[in-house]
Amino acid sequence: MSLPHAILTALLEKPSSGLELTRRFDKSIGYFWSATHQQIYRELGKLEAEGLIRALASEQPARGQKKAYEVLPAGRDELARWTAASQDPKPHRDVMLLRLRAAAVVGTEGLEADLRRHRELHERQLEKYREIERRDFPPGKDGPEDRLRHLVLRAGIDLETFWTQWLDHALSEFARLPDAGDRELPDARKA
Amino acid sequence: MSLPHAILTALLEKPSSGLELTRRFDKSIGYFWSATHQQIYRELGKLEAEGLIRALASEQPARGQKKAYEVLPAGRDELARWTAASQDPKPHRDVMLLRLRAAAVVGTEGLEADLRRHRELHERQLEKYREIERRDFPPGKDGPEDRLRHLVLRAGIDLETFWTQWLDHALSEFARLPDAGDRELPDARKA
DNA sequence: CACGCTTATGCAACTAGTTGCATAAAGCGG
DNA sequence: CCGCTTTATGCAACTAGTTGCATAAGCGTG
Repeated sequence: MSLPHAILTALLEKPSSGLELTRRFDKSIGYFWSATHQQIYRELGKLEAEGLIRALASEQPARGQKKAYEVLPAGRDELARWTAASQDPKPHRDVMLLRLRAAAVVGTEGLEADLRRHRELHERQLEKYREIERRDFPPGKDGPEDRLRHLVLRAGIDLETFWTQWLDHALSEFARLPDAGDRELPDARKA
Repeated sequence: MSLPHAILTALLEKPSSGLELTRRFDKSIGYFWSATHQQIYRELGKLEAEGLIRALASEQPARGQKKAYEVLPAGRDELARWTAASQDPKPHRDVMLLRLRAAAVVGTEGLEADLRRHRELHERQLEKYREIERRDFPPGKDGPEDRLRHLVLRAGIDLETFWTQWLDHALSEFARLPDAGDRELPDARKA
């Protein structure tokens, strides 16, 4: 039950239409929560029906017309309640780690190239986050809200740094495996 | 489409029944993939119907009776194909980061205690992984398969270390916020 | 002014994961 | 040998997220 709260947070930071929210989820919000435009429109409808947000009167609600939303007091209360409530961390799932574990049984063929590709993707993401950091948190911008938002961005930056380094480590291990790239491991049956 | 491949990998490492698989997912497999027993039984049924695994003949298939499965050659081929195929990294979602971002708008009340609790949970998980490392990868156990599995475990260990440290950092930032714990931020409306 | 492109909203169907509960056999204690 | 707990398998219903496509307005251009 986190998407509605992600949307409430985004709308409190700045009232927006569905498409604007989608773009913000693709950019800065994306480093801790992702959502497609379908999810967002559906959830906006629910939140409006529950009386937590409302469409800004200024724009008429016709198809192809922007419809911006703002958060109502009930929405702010709900967000505060949710933020304060204790929650257990969700177990994470990582496909690449799963593939490496599988490779220990069925062989590493084809994996190294994708490790390299992922390393580049993480590095590119890291550069994007650093750009956001330069733009949004210049020295001196350190009020309480800035500190909290910066903390969250730092998590994104540090995580991308982590994965970049871990993938470097993984690739160096690959280099040390017996003729890596086109072999199978001892227990792999030949076709 | 990763759960079936997680199960194939686990069954190749050791043929197991549904409940045994569930326990293995709760323990060591859990650091890169999690699943409930419902998911596992459902998926075992599908994999058997597709001819990728089969029930070991030794045990009769009655309710309350163990039913162990082994991977068929077609299952191994499918796993090798999947492992080698390029896949994009999935955007991650982190509820705690979302709550921190929300706290920048609605106030930090109640959050610090949960940050502390999460820190302890991550530290406990870290100790479990270190225990697995001591048990499963003693010095000298470093064949190609061991190296790959160890690499994956290291990712689990390093990630828990990362979060423990990040939460320490977050808590130290909290300590520096103006009378943290029961205040609201400037733009929060009072009820 | 008809055509194609972009912006913007949305429905429907699907896949994946979660929650709650049911069923049944085996082991054990009195 | 009766009831209790543990082990083991499974169904049904639900929530969350994804994919594919439809609709319609605005805008530019030949």
